[in-house]
Amino acid sequence: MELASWNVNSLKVRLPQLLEWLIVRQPDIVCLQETKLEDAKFPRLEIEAAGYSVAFAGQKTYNGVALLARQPLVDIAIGNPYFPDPQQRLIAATIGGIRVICAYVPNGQEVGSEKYAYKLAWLAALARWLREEVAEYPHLAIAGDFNIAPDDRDVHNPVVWAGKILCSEAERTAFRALLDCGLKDSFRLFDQPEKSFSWWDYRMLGFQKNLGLRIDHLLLSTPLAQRCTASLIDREMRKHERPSDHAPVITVLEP
DNA sequence: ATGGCATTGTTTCAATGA
Repeated sequence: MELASWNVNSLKVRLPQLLEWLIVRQPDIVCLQETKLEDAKFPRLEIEAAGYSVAFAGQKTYNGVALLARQPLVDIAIGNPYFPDPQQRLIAATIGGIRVICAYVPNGQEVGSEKYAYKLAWLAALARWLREEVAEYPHLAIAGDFNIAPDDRDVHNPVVWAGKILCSEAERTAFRALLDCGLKDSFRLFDQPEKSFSWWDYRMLGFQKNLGLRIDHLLLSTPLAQRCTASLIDREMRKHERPSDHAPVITVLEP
């Protein structure tokens, strides 16, 4: 079974691509970020018609997360109890015995900025909550746009990006703190091609030149990591007309 | 140091993203 995560950068714009991808790829569980839609405008019927149950938490213009699954979604929870936040960045549900959390981590804008402080506080609260969730749900996955490149090999030009937003030491430490809750980065369970990225800047022919970062991740609890047989990035989606700047990331779990 | 590109809405430019 396949678990996928994709920052769509506007579900309104990307809906036709999403529906085509659901039909072709048939992922079992999908985490979406940056839907940028109020709940009243969420395209529930179109996605249900493609064979998926949905849960979503959105807002106008920014942020917004959603969960799609072939099986029913139960015990849906929005947000982090330790970090009340008007920005819709977290939604969780239990799907076929797996607790799935969909996350859109703040961008942070610039190291040292107010938004950077918000990002680090948000991540600290996430770790606090995640530690409890992993204890409560041994079969847990958290997937989404983490807005952190965990390692220099996740950066096309580590020298240029050194210390910059998405790559700073405090952000990487915060990412390791998430792993320390008992999670594995599913992508690194396997040998992977060099220069594997999940996001490329729209500008300067970023994708064509593979000037990217790996900032979208699927983290698995130990029992799920043991079931994981593959992990990949679906670069084809970034080649579409009017693509999202992010490609979907996918992990495969044996039943 | 800035813009480069895409998306949104209090739109015809500013804010935000990464």
